[in-house]
Amino acid sequence: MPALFTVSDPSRVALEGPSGGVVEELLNPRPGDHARSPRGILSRCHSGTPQGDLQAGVHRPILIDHRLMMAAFLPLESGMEKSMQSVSIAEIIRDDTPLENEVVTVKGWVRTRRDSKAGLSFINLSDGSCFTPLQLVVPGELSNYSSEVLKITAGASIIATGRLVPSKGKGQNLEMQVDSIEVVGWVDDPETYPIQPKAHSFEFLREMAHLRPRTNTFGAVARIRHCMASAVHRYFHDNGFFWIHTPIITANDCEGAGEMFRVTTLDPADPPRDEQGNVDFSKDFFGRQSHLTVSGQLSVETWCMALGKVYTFGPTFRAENSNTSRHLAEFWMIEPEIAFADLADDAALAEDFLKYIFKAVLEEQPDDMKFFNDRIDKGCIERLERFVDSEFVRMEYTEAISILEKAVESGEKFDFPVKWGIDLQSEHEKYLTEKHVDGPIIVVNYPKDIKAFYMRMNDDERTVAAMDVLAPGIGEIIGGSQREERIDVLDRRIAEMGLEIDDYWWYRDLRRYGSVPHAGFGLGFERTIIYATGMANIRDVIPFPRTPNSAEF
RNA sequence: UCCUCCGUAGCUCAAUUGGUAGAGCGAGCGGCUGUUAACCGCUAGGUUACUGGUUCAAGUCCAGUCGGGGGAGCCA
Repeated sequence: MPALFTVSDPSRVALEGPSGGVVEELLNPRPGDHARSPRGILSRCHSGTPQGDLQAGVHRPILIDHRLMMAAFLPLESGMEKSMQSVSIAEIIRDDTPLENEVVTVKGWVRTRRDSKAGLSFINLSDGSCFTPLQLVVPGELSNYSSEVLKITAGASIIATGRLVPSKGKGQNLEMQVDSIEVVGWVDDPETYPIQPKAHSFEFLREMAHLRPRTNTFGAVARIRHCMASAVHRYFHDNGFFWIHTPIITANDCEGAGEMFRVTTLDPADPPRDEQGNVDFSKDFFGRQSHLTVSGQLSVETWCMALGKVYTFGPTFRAENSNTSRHLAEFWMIEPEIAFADLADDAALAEDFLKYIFKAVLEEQPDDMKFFNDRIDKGCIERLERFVDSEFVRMEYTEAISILEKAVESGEKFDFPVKWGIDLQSEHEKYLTEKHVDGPIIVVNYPKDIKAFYMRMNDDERTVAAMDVLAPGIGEIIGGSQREERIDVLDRRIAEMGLEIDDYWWYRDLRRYGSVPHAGFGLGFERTIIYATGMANIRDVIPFPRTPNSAEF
């Protein structure tokens, strides 16, 4: 049964003009008007501008504050009386909720139960819709009070109906005075239920990956992750990009970017052999060796050369034996690619994009961010706010090296020696972004010998048009480049790197037929979540982490 | 892959020089209470990761295996 959306507060909806500024005219939807989506209401209520313009993107409805959107549109379940509606706790606990004194039904999992011998019990209930649990006040007069309510333990699933009233206690504004409560699923053997109402180590919870979503931290991470993923798509969509679903299975190792996972249907115990005794992959499913993708970049470049502005956002796989808090064997990567663009355009996109998604997190998930700020990483909100407000410093690689060399002369100690031609180490990146600038930096034009073959050769023939975005507290957050669009230069680079030119025939074709300058970058989604939340380990910002020796769930 | 630290109750951790296995939380029972990291009392709960060795005696020392954390490299 599809939900209906009803206008509750029409004053909070505004129009954005084509240049991004807010247009003066406000929409004027009628309170009580309803449709199957907020956009439907906006379209219907839009009277000042022709409908065609709205659809053409000349004007598009936006909401000045995403939280206010939730306040402006009240979803109702079709065919149900408001007094009996099933609602999410997020709707109940938000400011100026219209649900006060209404009778509603909530469904969720018990966090804690506390009994009062005054003849009532308190149950903290979470349904996952928001950080804050709802307090249920369960009177002892309920028929199943002693037979069931007093036996409810952490983790049990329940459905409760009652009136939402101002709380007599501290810690919450509204609570539910329960009229009826139904236990849907009991906790079998409460003593061994792993998620107790106490602090657990993240290491322990990783071994309980199927139950850790029920904790404060992992619920908050999941909502932040969703918020950021939505913001990624919204940013690109609003800026005219198309999402390209590049393949997971790939038959070329074009980038040579480390170890790949093999995809095969051959029998590992008895594979077909050729005359030399080697495994004969022509008999394999795809008639050749195939692997899981390590990057969608080369594939997405082909679509960039037709659609102009494109991006990928999907899973990526690396079979490297990396055991660190920043590496996963399966992670999600975001890779935009823009045509008729150079490195400066690429850098500008990276800066605008990062600021947008971090701003979205701050505005849309304030309760979850407050939790991270209070309990996980003190100061992470201020760090994000400063990031969003900062101007990214642009710096040449050559300049970065001379800054580091001067730092060494002034007594700064690095484990790795600094000299032109090296790749910047973590310690070097930290010095630049934390001590020298104290803010985000985009380092550009790296030596060609430490970068990939597809990056565009600069006129000095020593450097390529590569860039890294460095941020305080995390180091490299984005790596990108302008791509080599000149077929002769590209061929030379492929040869220099000892790569097999025939493997790149379709990639080279892009340079033979209507080649244009283009650029793009790659962003590890989980690393971005780490930066926003202050979570220390990347295994705790993805639902089911895959690392060497670990794929239990 | 390298360096380093760790593995004791359902969870978080103690256990002196090698000398009887402990606490808090959680769970069960009881008391108290519009409670919210509740509080008070009692009870249950252990092959100290595994295998072998040294010793009168091993959670503790030694060797190996497995698992995990942190750092490095690779990278996103």
